[in-house]
Amino acid sequence: MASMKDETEKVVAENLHSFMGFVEKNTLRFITHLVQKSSSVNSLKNEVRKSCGGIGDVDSFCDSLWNSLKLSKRRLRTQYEEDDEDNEYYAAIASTSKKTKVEKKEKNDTSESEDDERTKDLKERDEFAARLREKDKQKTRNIVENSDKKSFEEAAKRLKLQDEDRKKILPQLRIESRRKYLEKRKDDQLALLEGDILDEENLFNDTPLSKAEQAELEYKKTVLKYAKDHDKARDLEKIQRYHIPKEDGKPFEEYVEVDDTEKAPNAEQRKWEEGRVELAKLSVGSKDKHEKMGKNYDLVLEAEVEFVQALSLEGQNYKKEKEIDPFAAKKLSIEETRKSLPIYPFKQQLIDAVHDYQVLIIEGETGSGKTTQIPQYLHDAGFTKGGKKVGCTQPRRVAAMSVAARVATEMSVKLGNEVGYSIRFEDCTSERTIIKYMTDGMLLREFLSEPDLDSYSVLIIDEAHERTLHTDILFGLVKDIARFRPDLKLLISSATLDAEKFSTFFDDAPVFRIPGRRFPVDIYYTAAPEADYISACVVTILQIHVTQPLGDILVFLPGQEEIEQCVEILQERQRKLVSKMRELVIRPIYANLPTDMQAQVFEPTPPGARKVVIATNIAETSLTIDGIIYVIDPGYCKQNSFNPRTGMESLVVVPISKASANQRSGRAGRVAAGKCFRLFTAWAYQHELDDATIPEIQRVHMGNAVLMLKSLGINDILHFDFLDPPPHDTLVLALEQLYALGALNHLGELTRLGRRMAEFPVDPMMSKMLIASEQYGCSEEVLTISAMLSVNASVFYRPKDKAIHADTARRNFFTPGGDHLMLLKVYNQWAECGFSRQWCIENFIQYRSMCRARDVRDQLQGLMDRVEIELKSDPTEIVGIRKAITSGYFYHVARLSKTGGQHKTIKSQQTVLIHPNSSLFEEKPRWLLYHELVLTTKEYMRQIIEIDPSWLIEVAPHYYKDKEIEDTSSKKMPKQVGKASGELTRTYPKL
DNA sequence: GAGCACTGC
Repeated sequence: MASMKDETEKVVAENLHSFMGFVEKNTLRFITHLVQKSSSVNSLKNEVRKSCGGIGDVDSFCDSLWNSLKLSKRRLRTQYEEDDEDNEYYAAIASTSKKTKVEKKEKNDTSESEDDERTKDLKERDEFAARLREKDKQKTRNIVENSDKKSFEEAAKRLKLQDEDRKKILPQLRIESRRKYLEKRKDDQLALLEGDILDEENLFNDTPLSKAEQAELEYKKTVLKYAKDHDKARDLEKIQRYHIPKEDGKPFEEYVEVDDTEKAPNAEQRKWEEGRVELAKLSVGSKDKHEKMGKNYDLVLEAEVEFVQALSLEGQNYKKEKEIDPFAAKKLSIEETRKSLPIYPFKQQLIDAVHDYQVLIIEGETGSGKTTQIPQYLHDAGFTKGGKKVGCTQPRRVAAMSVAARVATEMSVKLGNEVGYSIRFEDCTSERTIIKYMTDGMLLREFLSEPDLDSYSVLIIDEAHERTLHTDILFGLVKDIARFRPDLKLLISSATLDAEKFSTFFDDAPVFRIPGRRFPVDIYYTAAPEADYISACVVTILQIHVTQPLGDILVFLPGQEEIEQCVEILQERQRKLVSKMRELVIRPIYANLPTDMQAQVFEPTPPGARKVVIATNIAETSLTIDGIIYVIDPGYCKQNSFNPRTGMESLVVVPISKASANQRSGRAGRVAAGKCFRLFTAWAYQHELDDATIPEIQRVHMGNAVLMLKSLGINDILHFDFLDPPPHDTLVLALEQLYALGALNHLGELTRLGRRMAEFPVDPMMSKMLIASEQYGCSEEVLTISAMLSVNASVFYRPKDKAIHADTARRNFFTPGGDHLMLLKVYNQWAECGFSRQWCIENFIQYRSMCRARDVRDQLQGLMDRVEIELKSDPTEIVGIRKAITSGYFYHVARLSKTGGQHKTIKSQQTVLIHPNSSLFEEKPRWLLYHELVLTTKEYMRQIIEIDPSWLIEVAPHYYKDKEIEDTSSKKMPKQVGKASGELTRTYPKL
């Protein structure tokens, strides 16, 4: 058996020969010496260049030499391991770390050295973890030192100011909004008039008009003429009259260049969130919404949906609530408000129950006050003595912030001192904090630095019924630590449906019921199924509008496209019927809508009019719109699901669950008794809808979650105590990927690389790419690319009416190499323009997304420093950047098939298409790497770069056999090495 | 030649 040294010399000789055409003995020795001295391909290049500069293409020589060495090293190793390789492979996947490695028949230096390396790697991993802990301690100290001085004071001041301001702005806000509304209405009416005239002239010019009709037409023309003259006069004479901004004059005029405060980190996001919080607090509604309709309209609806009332959702506690008027509620003192909450009478009972039981399930409707009150009760009962904290998790950032602010006010302390919150990009707590609100993902991250959560005496997992990925993982972890920390109390708070399930999971924990506060909602079903839910929605809206008393309508549609369509139809119908019915204010809302248009949803409805809000699921939980009396629910939503076999995500329209349908109808009963119109039959509700939505954990890729669990020391992932276990295939795929990326070794143990990867809150492939970027000297660039990829394809804004402009603007960013480099270019240009908002608008780029990308980038940059990766930048290194990407995403490669001009993935041979938005759509490169695979109308690859197949062998020789890339002529791979490595099967990558 | 439902770290 050849020794390592002989083997090395042999490989060097081969490469030298193919490089120079001959082998000189001294050179051979010298290069072999350099190889043994070098720790990476880059250092080898440096050495070679230093010693024998000018001998030709040093880079490609070294690259190919290094590859051959890696391959031959592996070949040596596999010779001993082939027998039990498969067993080991699966052992690693199942991560039964107890299983001992099968004894080698022949113990020898290579396998021993591998064992040594493993021990060394594990040792280094643990040392690394220790260093991280030390850093964390240091960080806490720093926070403690700086905390009081700056941010908390400011935050508290800010909130106090807002509180005072709110009282002042309210009347102004109303006037302002009324004024805006009138301005817009004038424009609308004019357009309408113009349209009418045109219609009548063009459409009916062959039918003679009656006298009355002719007179009306003439009248309309006169009115229009006056209106136009008026505008013209104002323009000409420059008389400052009532000014109305023009629709198509200077569209960008109103946008202002960012000032310095805006450039500060988080500014845009913070403002947006503050806006949301503010809106959530304000309860502005139309005062006279209960006014009955004065007259009967002689409108005959073209079509009608027939509804039958089936049941009504009972209201709770609503009779004794007199303060329907939100302004009356404001007058109550904080103390009175607290006492009026449904939870108040149960205070003592609850405290007793927490004393008696370790785990308690709280079942309570929204509006019972559980989120704000329970932590305070526990504080009163002494659970925060001895510096211990009460922690409360929320699924959403805005909720964590606003609830913390509310509780701070109730306890009259500064936000960030005794009461604080912690969310990504923002930690508003101090060493004094005893009640801490946080997002569930944040608590999960805390597990990494404090696995026993020793600083908490009580943990409340709120909104558990929402079953987010993070809460589901928390359940298992929290159940686990509760076993060896009997002093830790757990409260799981959930809506009615799931309480029993949680109770069973937590070893039959008692359920504590708290009544909510809600108005009754009548529920109507259609008599027969509706074929086209969009037109059924439109008809129902109009039906409600003409037959029902005033009150706003909320419509749930699955996505942006449906919403736009519905709005369009509705506007058209309204135009036709405008003289025959009351005014209808149409307001769409979905997450990708620009912020200012989102805010319009919250504007109070003008007196006598009716607002109809057409929303996605965003209105189901994330935001609450006041004044909604009617809900229209077609019963569909878009849902993401991940197929582990194909690695493909799909976003498809599916029927909602019963739980979700009830949640939606509940939206009608928040301010007064309401009605919910379901556009499906009662039978369908009973028999066709699932009880609950499939929890997220069973629908998503688990890569990051598994890595996190691994780094918490949970080795047996497949048997982890999940409330609902994710599909077996999903877990196996995640483990397989982590193994291939080098985050786990062949025994399923976390490696040093894996420990580093776990620090990043991104997909493992991306964290690998980030870490690998160091050796290609382009970590700055890869950092930017990662951040841009994280903002979820919402960078480019493409309004329907300016689609062509938007496309041209996008085309300007096209870069050779592919989409990742295009994203880099976008970010860099934006940064060069001083992160300007104006620049974004001109280039049809979403400012909000870019700001998010900047925040993500800052965070990742901090983490790079934390895991001891040097930041280097080389913008010219286009190949290096793509190689770095490849070393993370070598799983995601497709190549053009020989027949038919379509791409197929390398491993599973699926046909996949380049997304038409890609910059490489027309080029169709032979080899390409994709960021993600999504099934929409077809199987598309999104975010693509072109790669050279030889890179695959370079970055992932353990994963790719040479056979798989053989049909391309690879310049960099000498043939003999190719043959040798063709024998390779999977082995553990050395990193 | 298509279309990103919503969160979160």
